[in-house]
Amino acid sequence: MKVIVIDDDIFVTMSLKTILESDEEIEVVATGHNGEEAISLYKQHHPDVLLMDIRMDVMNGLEAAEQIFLDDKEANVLFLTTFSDDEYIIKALLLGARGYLLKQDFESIIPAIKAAYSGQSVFGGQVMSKLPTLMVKTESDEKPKKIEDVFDLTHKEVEVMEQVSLGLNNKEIAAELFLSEGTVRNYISTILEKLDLRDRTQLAIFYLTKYK
Amino acid sequence: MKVIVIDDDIFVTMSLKTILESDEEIEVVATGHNGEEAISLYKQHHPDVLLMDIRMDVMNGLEAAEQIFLDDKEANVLFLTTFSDDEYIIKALLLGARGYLLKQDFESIIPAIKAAYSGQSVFGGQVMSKLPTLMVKTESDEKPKKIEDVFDLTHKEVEVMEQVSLGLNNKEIAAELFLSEGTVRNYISTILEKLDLRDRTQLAIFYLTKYK
DNA sequence: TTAGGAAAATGACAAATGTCATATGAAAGA
DNA sequence: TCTTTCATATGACATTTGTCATTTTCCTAA
Repeated sequence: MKVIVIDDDIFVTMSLKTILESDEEIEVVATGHNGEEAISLYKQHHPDVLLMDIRMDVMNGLEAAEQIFLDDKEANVLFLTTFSDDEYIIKALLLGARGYLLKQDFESIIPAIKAAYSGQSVFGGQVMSKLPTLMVKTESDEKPKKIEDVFDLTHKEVEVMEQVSLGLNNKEIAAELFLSEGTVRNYISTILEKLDLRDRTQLAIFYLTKYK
Repeated sequence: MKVIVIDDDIFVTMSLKTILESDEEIEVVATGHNGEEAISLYKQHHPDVLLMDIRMDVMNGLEAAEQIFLDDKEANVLFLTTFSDDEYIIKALLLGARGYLLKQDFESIIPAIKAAYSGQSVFGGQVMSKLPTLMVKTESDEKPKKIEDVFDLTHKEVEVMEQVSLGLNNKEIAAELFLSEGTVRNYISTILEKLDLRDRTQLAIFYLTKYK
């Protein structure tokens, strides 16, 4: 089984190489220290498994993986990270990574690599248990586009709309944004016209379902 | 490493036992054929890994796992299934399963078990790549509880609330549900009181964010 | 059989909402 | 410089909304 190891820290790559080669089935055919090296080494060796850090200078692991997947859809990429950086987990998954391992778990790296080699996906420690919550968060953070760009709303209009979508009435919004109640009404009136809606309830529904 | 294997089909448990024990580190301490056996065998042996089918008579794998996790939070439960039944994947994950393997991948079961034993989570074949879409789907149609049960709303009240959350005004709701406008108002009035909200906009927001 | 709880309705009223015309000052563009 | 747009504001107005008291009709469980 041919493996390539990529990590910023030369000490890490060295240690990993030693550990991995203590297993007779594994051969570390190359090591590298940034994303660009990862890409060229991958093309050169086409290893069975690519073990790669996420945070690196020059080019980070995620970008490198993206390139590599363009070249080889079936690549077995395992990410190796110090902490379970929440933001990266989802991205790694979506890219099609075979795994997301924690550097702490030294002994578990070999079984993980073997599982990945046999086509399984592997996730270290607590990573998996975080997934449900993470999924929800990132999915919902992804607004298709900024509403103000799509419908050409001014900054203030957007602010007012957000307050409406929190369930405030005009008086409360006025207090919240330091405006007169009449002004708030006017804003809402123009927002409704721009979005082709009838009343604040429709506005709140629209905003919540399309832009939240 | 002590392993217990649970599967409806005696042929499967036998084959697995043979395959697994070809690896010198693994010892199959027991086999069982339904969820209830799984629970009692687990309590008896406290194995390092429990390999279990999902679909079984008497008690299915998910229910059994739930019980087992109550007893031992750290249990390494690997599900074994014929097809990657979408509905089960999420449930298995939420329960805290260590893995979700496909029976087809015979050779990959051993590395998977070893990875699970070392604390990793393992997912067979295409299971992982399905996850992002599955998450979105199930998260969104999993209402925590029926709102009418939580807040003691009548059937009609629920209907009215749904119409409000679609953005209809009272006249439209009345037409839609064959009621008089006044009746609709009354309904809304009582709904608001029951849910401790002030107006229809808050009602729509509440319904959309908590029950949709 | 009777009491009680939906479901449905009406009328009256106050408050909130949305529209419109109009106005001013500031900033940005032509 | 002139014009437009934005942010802000007011007053008047019609409409919608929410509340309350009260009534009728069914249906069901005691």
